[in-house]
Amino acid sequence: MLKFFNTLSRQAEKFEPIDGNKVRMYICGPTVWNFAHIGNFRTFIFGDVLRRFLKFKGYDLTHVFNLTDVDDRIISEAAAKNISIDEFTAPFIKYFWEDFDALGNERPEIAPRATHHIAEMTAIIAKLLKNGYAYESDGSIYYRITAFPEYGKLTKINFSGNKAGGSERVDTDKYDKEDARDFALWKLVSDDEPTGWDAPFGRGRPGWHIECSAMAMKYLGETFDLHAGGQDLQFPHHENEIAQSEGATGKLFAKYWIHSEFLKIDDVTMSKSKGNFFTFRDLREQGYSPLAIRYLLLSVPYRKQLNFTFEGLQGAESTVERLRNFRSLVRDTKLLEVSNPDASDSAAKALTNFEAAMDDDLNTAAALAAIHDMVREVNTIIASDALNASGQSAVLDAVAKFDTVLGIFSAEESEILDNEIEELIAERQDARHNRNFTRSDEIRDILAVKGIILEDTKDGVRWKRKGHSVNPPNRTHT
RNA sequence: GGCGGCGUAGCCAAGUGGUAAGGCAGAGGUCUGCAAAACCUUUAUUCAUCGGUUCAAUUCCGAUCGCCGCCUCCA
Repeated sequence: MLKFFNTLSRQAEKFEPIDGNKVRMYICGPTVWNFAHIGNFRTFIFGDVLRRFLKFKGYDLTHVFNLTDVDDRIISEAAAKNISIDEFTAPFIKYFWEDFDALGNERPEIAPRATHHIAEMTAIIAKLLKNGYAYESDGSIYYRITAFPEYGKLTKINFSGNKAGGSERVDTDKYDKEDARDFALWKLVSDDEPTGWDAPFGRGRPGWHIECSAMAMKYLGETFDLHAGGQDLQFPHHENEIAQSEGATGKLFAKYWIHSEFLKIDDVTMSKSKGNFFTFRDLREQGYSPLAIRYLLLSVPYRKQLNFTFEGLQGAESTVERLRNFRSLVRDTKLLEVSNPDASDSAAKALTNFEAAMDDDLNTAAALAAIHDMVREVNTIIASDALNASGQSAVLDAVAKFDTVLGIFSAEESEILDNEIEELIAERQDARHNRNFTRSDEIRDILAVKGIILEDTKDGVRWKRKGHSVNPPNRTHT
């Protein structure tokens, strides 16, 4: 039975989709103006594991993942370069999907862009103006928080008494708002400014929050099952999405809210000023593999802050390599008729424990432990030379199932070697038979340079392609 | 200042009112021409500190210390 910790109720709840087997899910994606840092990617990897597990459980999933392209920085930089927003963001969107794919994420069904949904946003704003949830001030449109008594229900922020936030930091003179907490739905833009959209209530551009309300409801309906995102978006973004959407429709917006925590880097906050700000590309340049990064980021359950260290990342490299070796060992090992103990039992137990762990609010740490238990048990069986055919297929099947959810075993390797390499391997075997170990070691070195690692086993020689990070990583952090 | 979260071995960490999962690193051993891979053994009398409740607490309560996030613009 799948349970999630629902931010709305602050407790673990049984997951029951609104409409039978259909699950409609919205996840807030990146702002496409720069490279996302690994803290963001933790959220996206978590979202990917969430979507894959829902599919694993047999749900029919529709997953919307937005790319935010309405942003002051994007608008001003595009204007400065005298190009359109689409032209400015195109390379960043391309880079983002490259990184997203490289980290082993499945693309969501729908990845809408804010700037392509202005009409949907203005329609909601018009509704809110009509029913009293919004007002105009100095040409801009603001949300009237006092009209929505449930405001704060997601974050449980109590706005009574003291002003929100550090009261001295709220500059009430800056905007002509009825209440300091009211937020912009539509910002007036003067005619001489380059970027603006025409709307019934004047030329302007949307506030931040309205895009997610508009796109979520367009693609998923006025009420949908699951809304996820990073903890940093919980307030004010998600709180405001609820206010806008439920103010406009009078209906529940999302049934379950799930928030993932960010990273700490060596126990401190990641920031450029501390010099510990990492993008995925930074880590790639230092020689770390996408698979290890993915493993590390999902090895700690999403609701817990993960302490990112390079020692941990190096450990993830080793772990991922062990998993990779395991699968090829299971595949290549000689089979016997009888196996005792039976690897099928290990596989079955691991599948049960894996699913139970994931059902329990996506406890990926416990799910990985279930996999590692199986790996160790089956390795032991193989070491005693007793894997049978049914055990082999049960284990390989279990590995495939785990990986439909987690994506931590590497992609299948090409089984094809070119002739030159085949000949070198054959020559080395001859040399070894003749006890010409100088030559055999020389050939092993030659192949290593070509990225082929040889392992001599009692059943003959095995080869594999070099792991992704055999180059010693350059540890120059902080 | 307000609200929320966290503090478990060298590192990353799971977990529970009944006596500490898993991974990495380390040590010893097996196997191997040497490697590699793999296996076996081993590494927390203890879960930040101090009190309290309890037959029993790492797990509940309180206090203290430390760390992180949000509470302002932008998204």
